[in-house]
Amino acid sequence: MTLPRKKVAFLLGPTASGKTAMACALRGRFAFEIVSVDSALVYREMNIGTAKPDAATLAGHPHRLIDLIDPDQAYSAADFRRDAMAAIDDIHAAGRMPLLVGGTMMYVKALIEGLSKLPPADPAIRAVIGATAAMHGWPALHAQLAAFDPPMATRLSPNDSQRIQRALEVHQITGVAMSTLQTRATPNLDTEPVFPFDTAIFALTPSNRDVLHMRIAARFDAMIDAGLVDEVARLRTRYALDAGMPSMRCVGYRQAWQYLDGDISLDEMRLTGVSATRQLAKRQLTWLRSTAGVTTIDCLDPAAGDQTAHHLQQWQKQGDAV
RNA sequence: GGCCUGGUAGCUCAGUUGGUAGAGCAGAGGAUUGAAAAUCCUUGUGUCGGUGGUUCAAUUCCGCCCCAGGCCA
Repeated sequence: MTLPRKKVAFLLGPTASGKTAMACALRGRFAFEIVSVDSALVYREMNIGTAKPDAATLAGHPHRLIDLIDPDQAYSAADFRRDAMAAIDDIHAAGRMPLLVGGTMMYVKALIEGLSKLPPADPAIRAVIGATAAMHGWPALHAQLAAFDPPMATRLSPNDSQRIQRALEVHQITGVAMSTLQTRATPNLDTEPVFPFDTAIFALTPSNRDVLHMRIAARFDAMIDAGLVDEVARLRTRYALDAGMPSMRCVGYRQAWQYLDGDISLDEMRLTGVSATRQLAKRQLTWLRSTAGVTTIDCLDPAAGDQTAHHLQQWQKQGDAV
């Protein structure tokens, strides 16, 4: 008989669903330590547009994996998996339970299911591929990819710049087709499972999408009032940023950048910013819908917090009984 | 009151030398392996302002009416 596995809880949801507030509230009833699962909160000095919890909240409810890098740097799903595993071990060692809170579903997937053994990104190689694409277009590179990795080329649209670039990059570094390297790190029963924890996943989803949309619009306006544009302007003077960097492609930052460049008006910035946030929420909901073993909670229900707490209690008892 | 310009998809508009129409944005659905708040794929029937006329056929041409904006009185 094996020992009961250690527990890890997830609180996931689309942007503006109230994840942070609920996570902090749950800490009043459980010995949780919060680990952020958010690809935008890792950036230092990007606070307004990312809806980062304010200093007072963070002081009372410390979040791990926030403020890790400067906006001119990049983070990845693999980085997240490494850091999250370390954080989880650390929290368990201290006798507490990790609560992973966020909306970056790919990070969740990478953490739970693992990643294939692939080389990390190489900025120099990406720059060359990008330059070639600028000259000949992505379909030409897609055709190139088809020559040595037909399965991957079949899966990818000729316009899927990001994945074509990645597949070419992996091939250049390893000399092997990405599709053959891409056997996901499935658990091997003889060795360590990919994610060896007893997990509970809660999804905060809205029963009414229109309400979430209104909330998103209101929050974006509040961000503008709070000085989103100034925040981006400040970042531009402090770091050597360009519009292609992951940090500046974040929702809100991309639009503020265009506004500062004079490409769009303040009104257009508002419209496109709200729309981009909605689309983000939509993609997050799609992920959640297709993820197995998720307990769904209506984030618009005033009793959502109590429901989640109840579920968590049941889940904790289950483990103690084993 | 007269003249001019418009009235076409939720929004901004294109178009049909007469054969009942299409882009962008918005919306919806779906992919998703080191940039994922990213990247990409699929998805458009709308009394073509109303009404009469010409015509085999009108959203398209003509008359009248309504609405919006502009100019002249």
